[in-house]
Amino acid sequence: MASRPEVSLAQRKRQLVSNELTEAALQLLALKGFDSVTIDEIVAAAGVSQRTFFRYFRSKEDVVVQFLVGMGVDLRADLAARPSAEPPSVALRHAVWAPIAACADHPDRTLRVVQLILRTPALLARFLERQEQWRDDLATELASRLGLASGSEVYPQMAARMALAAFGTVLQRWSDSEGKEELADLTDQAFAVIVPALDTI
Amino acid sequence: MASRPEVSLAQRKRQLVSNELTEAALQLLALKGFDSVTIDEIVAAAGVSQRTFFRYFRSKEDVVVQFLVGMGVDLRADLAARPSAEPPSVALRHAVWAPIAACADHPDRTLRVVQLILRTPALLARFLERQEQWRDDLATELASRLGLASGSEVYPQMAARMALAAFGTVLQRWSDSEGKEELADLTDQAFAVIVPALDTI
DNA sequence: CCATGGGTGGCAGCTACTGTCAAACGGTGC
DNA sequence: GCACCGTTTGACAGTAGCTGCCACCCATGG
Repeated sequence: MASRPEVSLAQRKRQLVSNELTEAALQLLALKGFDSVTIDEIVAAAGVSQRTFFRYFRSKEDVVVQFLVGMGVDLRADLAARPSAEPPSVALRHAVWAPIAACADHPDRTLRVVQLILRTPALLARFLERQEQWRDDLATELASRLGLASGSEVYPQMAARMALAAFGTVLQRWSDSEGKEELADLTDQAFAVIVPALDTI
Repeated sequence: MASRPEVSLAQRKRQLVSNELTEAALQLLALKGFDSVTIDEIVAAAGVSQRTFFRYFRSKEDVVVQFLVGMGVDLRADLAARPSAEPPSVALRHAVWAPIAACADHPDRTLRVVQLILRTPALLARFLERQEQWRDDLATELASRLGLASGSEVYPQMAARMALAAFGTVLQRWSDSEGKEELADLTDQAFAVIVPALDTI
């Protein structure tokens, strides 16, 4: 993932604090529920001040949801990297697989986070808001791929939304099955439904 | 919409306060932006106390977004009312048209609200969260319609998500076009994309 | 006439979040 | 070693969203 770092020591320190904060937060939130945990508890567990917390995360929700930003840029990059001859269904399927594969790498941990998000209204709201950014990126990438003006056609918008619909369905079914269902199978099933629409341009 | 009222005077009084509050809020919010308006300003304009505001709306976002609840129940009811022989694409198209038609009834006012929602992250987040409820309702309704167990199959989930994808795309394009595009046309275009997927069961 | 219940306002309190400032830290040149 | 400087941090005060609580008003009904 991380290419050649050449990271200044300061940057690594920042990363360290950020990790400490997310770890402390996730543990507490999974234990007591989102609403019952205060920022003060989180920062006490991480050993920093409240002010520092808000220098790293814009909100209490962000500490859970921020990792999605990185996945969003990956998503778009993966779509852009696909050969342009590839039909949209295949290209999108590969692009969407990237964030899902990231879940499959640390299944236990990720499952807890996903369940926390899907079952906490405030987190779900922020999660969906972040996906709007993904959708926008996917749509413009798709449009340029097909040589269309970005906003003028319905297809790129709808295709992006359908891909994210698949993504959401996979996460939800994975979460509901307590991680027992295979992410790859779920992804196949979800994409099987939308392929006829994606490839009918 | 409202059947035979038989509304007690008390209920009508409640409705009156609620309307006063939403009117005051929408006017101020459209004027100054969501973040720059405080609850105190809204309640001052409506002539009630802050405490009363929170008896009518759970949050500052809710005063803009709450009307969606009613549209959600209509949505499901309209789908349930469709003849069971009708293919999913047609039934869903009719169901989704209900909330869109509600927009078409008061285009100017609704356009301002839609734009406010789509351009304010906090409102967008709550808006999407509300749609999750719609999705759930649509999915279970579709499942029972097709005689499937509610959570076991992918199709109802995906079909519901695709219908809402169409809904979202219509609103977004309508908003971006400043209301110039016809809602009926936009709906047709959006559904044209997903029909091949919806009717391939 | 009083009793009862729903709606209301005011207040005190919690929590998320922000602006500001001074202190601490880490690296750089002398 | 020491002064200089940018970055990071913590403490404090302040704002705003939101809630619990209680006293109060007022319409209805006995």
